Amino acid sequence: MEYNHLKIESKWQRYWLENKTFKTKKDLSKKKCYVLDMFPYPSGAGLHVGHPLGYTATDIYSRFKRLQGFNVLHPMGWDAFGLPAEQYAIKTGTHPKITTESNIKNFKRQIQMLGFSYDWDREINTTDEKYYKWTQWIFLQLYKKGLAYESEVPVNWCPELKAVLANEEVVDGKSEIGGHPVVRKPMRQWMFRITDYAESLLDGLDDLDWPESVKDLQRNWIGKSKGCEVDFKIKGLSSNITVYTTRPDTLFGASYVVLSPEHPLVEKLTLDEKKVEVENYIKLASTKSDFDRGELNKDKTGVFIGSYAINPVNNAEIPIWIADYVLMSYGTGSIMAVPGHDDRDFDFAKKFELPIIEVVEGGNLEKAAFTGKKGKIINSSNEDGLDLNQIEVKEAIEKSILWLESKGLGKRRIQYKLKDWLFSRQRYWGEPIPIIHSNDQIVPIDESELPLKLPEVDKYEPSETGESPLANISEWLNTEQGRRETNTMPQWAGSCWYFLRFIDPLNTTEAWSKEKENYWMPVDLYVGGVEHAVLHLLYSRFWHHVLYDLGLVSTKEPFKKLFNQGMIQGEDGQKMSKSRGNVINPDDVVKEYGADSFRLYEMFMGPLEKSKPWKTKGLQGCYRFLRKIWRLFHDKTKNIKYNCANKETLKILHQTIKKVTEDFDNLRFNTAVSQLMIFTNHLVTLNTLDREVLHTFLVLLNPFAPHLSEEINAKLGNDTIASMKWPKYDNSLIIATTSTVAVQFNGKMRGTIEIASNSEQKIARETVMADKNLKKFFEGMEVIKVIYINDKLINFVLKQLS
RNA sequence: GCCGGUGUGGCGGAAUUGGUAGACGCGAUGGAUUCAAAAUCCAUUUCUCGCAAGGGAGUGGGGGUUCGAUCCCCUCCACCGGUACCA
Repeated sequence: MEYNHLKIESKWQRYWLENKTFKTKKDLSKKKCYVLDMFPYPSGAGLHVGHPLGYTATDIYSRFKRLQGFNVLHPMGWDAFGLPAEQYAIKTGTHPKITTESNIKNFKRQIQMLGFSYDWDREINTTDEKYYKWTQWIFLQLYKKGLAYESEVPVNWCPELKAVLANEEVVDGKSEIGGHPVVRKPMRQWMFRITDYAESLLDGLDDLDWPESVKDLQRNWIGKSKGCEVDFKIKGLSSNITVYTTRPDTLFGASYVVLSPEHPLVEKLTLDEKKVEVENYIKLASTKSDFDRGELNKDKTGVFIGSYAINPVNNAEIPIWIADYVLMSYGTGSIMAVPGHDDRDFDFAKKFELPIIEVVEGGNLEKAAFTGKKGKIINSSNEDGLDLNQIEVKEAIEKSILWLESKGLGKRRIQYKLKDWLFSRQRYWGEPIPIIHSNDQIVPIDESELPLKLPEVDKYEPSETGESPLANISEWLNTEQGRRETNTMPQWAGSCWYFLRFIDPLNTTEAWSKEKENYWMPVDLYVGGVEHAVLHLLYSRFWHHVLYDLGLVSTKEPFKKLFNQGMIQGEDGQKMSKSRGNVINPDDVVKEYGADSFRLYEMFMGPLEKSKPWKTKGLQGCYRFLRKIWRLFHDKTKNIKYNCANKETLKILHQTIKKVTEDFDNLRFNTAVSQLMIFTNHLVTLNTLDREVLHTFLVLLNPFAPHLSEEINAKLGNDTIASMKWPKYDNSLIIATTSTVAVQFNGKMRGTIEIASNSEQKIARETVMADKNLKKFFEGMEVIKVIYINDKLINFVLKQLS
């Protein structure tokens, strides 16, 4: 009888759907396990074989945990707002809802054909008004807490897409989608004060079971630095320039001050004779995109504006420049330049022939700035009680801050790179922001009026003003109270809290029930791509921290354990892409080899977190393995009986239970597959098979190959594996009676001996002495030392007999 | 530049975290079965010297610690990812 994967797989998939086999249990007294995938954006292209890698891993883990008796929450949904459907609408006039629906249908079909055990009764869709009602509700909670505000911000305007892009959507000065040019344009925007939560977000990382690399990425993104503000008086004026520095110890080395071209004091401090030059420079800087200003153009430019600042530590008069290497968006938008100990200031000083003063020992200022933080301070004392000479940098920083504070010249400050989150998009296909503008007043709409539904429009192009298409619908736009907000939310919004809705997806009176939230949160295992290491994971953590502070959720952090699956490359080792023509379509794979082979192969390829190329030959190997199992159970020459397992079989069985259980717990699926192969290879050599052993084997195989294992299991006359218990191993059956012990002389492998397990060193030593191949190594030698590791190794350290 | 990661046979990858390097799979070679093929089964397969018995080398390179290093330390190299004038 042939292994017909198509028939078997559709049979069991139908069975699972009809019987709701994987429906989450209502029983909140059982121990729980929340296993979550990063839900996909349902694109028109459908899945390629890379997508289901993480889904397969979580499916195996979920099935494993269910068999272990956990109440498992394993849901799937759709992050369906987003630009592609909107662009398609602009091009073809097709409503994004239609596109989205059909894409979801295709995604769902593909996901279901792989036999994943999602609880489909909890499926959610971020574009569903029953869902985004609560996204809007959360927005209002954040607004009421004072975390949402309006601001006129220069944004990334893409004339081609007629849309404002977020920084992360701009790559190398061009739109990430389509590669169109992007320019700066100021526009009214909604912002979130995520910076208020910088410290909280940083702190929360420490205890998370996340890859260190992802935590580091977030730490770098938040970019905490410690330093102080220093006030520089301006010669002949009463105003001050406040700079931010992390190196107040180098104040005596400050030889000029630089303002960002956008700095508010520039106009006031520019002397008349410098006006033209300065204005030209400012104009030039403003037309440059961020990209030109930073990435490509590391050549320093700048203009002396004519005024002088006074160095507070030594009253030196130092020139004030403007230069675009100083960013208005960081610190105070102005710096004290210490060319001796900062690379950028050094370059600038060299170019414009400004003085370079050495204040930390250890470098060669002829060649480069010395930026090291180990060294003694020199040339740094004044008559006002500050003497840093011969003090180490670290201590000098502390001492100078204390001095500045005591003199009222500066104060300690912590600075973050993290900026407030631009939370509005001038687009149609997103959640409307539930706000009305009433005579310059911002009025949040009443919670009882939610959801604020996305209205139908005729045209999907943004309005003439660059506002979203919503600005064109006057009957929607104008209310008795005033004009509606036309901005919509960015795609991140829906994914910021979807894991909370999965807990209670049908609740119509609240976003989630407190009781259920308390039971299910946090997410025990969250699997997805590294590309979300910062944005999605930072934004959703931010919302969650706020919800926690509002008492709406019971845990501060939403995701206890995070795991990033690797990428699957094409057979050529390159990234899978249409243009390279190396895309493998899961539909074809499943049709030819079946979902079980597909799942098994994706897990067998290598460690889950690593990137690795797809090899059809490798897939065929897994297919062969499954067919071997199928044949094992259909081989007429083999007898299947009760109580006939031999010692060897039981030993390998229990080794396999142990290995697979431990590997599953650690998400090491590739080695679990190997172990199942080893066990299968052993079973194939037997003529008589034990029913119980076979049944246990099928339970172990089930998470990888659920269809095949259920089918064979049913043929053996057993109840469905989904109702079984995960086996436990018996260590006494694993321990061998004899051991192979490695024999080394001076650390070199020379052979092995077989002795009873747990033998004493004396026995091992005598066995080696008696071994005809090994005893010769003792000739003419003296044993100095013997290292003996029980059941593993004996090493003789020898010396020539003199 | 900075941060992070990786480097093991022809290939994907194992190795209980300091104790027999190369499990398992792919590929390859030889054989069985077949009219033939597919499928299946058996054997070999790190490199190298040797007919063999046996040697020697070997986990990116170099050095170190140790009886013993893929694993720990130092240093260099290559590739991948992130980030970038953040004061």
